[in-house]
Amino acid sequence: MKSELQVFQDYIRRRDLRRTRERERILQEIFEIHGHFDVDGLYLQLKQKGVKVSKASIYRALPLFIDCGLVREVDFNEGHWHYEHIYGHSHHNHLRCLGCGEILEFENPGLDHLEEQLARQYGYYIKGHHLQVEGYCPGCRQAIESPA
Amino acid sequence: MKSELQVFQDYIRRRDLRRTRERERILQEIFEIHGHFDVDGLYLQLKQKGVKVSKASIYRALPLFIDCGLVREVDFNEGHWHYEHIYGHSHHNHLRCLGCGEILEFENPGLDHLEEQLARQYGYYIKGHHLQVEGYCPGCRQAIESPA
DNA sequence: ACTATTATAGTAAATGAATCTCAATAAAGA
DNA sequence: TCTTTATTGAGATTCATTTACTATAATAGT
Repeated sequence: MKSELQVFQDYIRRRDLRRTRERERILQEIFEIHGHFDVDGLYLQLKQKGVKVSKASIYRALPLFIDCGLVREVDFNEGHWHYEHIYGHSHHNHLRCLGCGEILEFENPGLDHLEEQLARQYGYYIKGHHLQVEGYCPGCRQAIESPA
Repeated sequence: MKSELQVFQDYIRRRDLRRTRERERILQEIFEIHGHFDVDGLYLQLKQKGVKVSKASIYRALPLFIDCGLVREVDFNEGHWHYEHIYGHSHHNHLRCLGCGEILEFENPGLDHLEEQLARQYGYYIKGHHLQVEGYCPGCRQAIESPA
C-alpha cells in the first residue's frame, strides 16, 4: 500500500500544486496522532516539537488532505471542527457521550447498502456519509438518572 | 397529540423557566417554516412580519427547543448551523448534493436496530443520531464527470 | 392587585474559528 | 541559474455565536 505521503504527493502532482516542507510536516504529524484532533491541538503539538508552521497553513492544508482522502472532518459539536486521518483505516462511525465527551468507534457495513440504494433511487453519485450516534455512557447515564 | 406549544410550556414549567411572548413567537414561526432554516433566515422572516425579536433571543431559545425535542440541529457545512422542527415528524436523514446543495430526505428504519445494538453493546443510553449522506445529484454529477 | 424576586429581553461589545491580504520566500521548470 | 508563480507567515478581517449589562416583565407570595 502506498504511504500517506505518497498519496499526497501524487495528489499534489495531479493538481499541479507544489510540494512544501510545511504541508508534508503537517501531514506527518497528523498521522502520528492517535485518534481525533483539532486545528488548535495540532498547532500546539507542532509548536511543542519546535516545528514552525502557522495556523493559516494548517487551515490551508486540511482541505487538501480531505480532498485526497487522507483525512476527514468529524463534528463533535464543540464549536469547531475535529478531524481524523482515515487512510488505511476501515470506515467507522462514532458513538459520542453527551456527558463526558467520550468517543467510541463502531463499524456498520449496513450503510454501504444504504448508499447503493440511495444511488439507485435518486441517481446520485454517493461520496460518503457521516453517522454519529449520541447518548450517555454508563457513568454519565447514572449521574443523570440519579442526580446527587 | 400535544401541540408543540404545549410541549414547550410543559418543558418551561419543568425547568422553572418563564413563559415569554418572544420564545413562543419564535417557536410558532419555526413551525410555520416548511423545511430547514438558519438563524438569519428566521430572524429576517420575523422582521418582515413586523415581529420584534432580537437575534440574541433566537440564539438563546434554540437550545431550549432542541432540549425538549421540538427542533434539531442539522449541519450543512456552510459555516453556520441549520435547524429543522422535528416534533410530529418521523425521523429522517439527509442526502445532500455537494454541487448544488440540494437536500433530499429519506428514512432508514435500520438505524433503530443499530441504536439498540449499541445500547446493549456499550451500555449507553442512546439519545439519537445524525446521518448525512453526501454525493452529487444527477445534474451536478454530469457537470463534474464531463467538465465544459 | 401590589410587591418582591429574578429570569429574560434587547443592545452592543466580545469572542473565537476560519478566511483573507500582502509582502517575502521558495518550489519547479526552462 | 533564472523566471514564474504557488505558498508561507503574520496580522487584519469576517462572521456566527456568546456574553455583559441594564431595563423589563413574568411569577410567587402577600
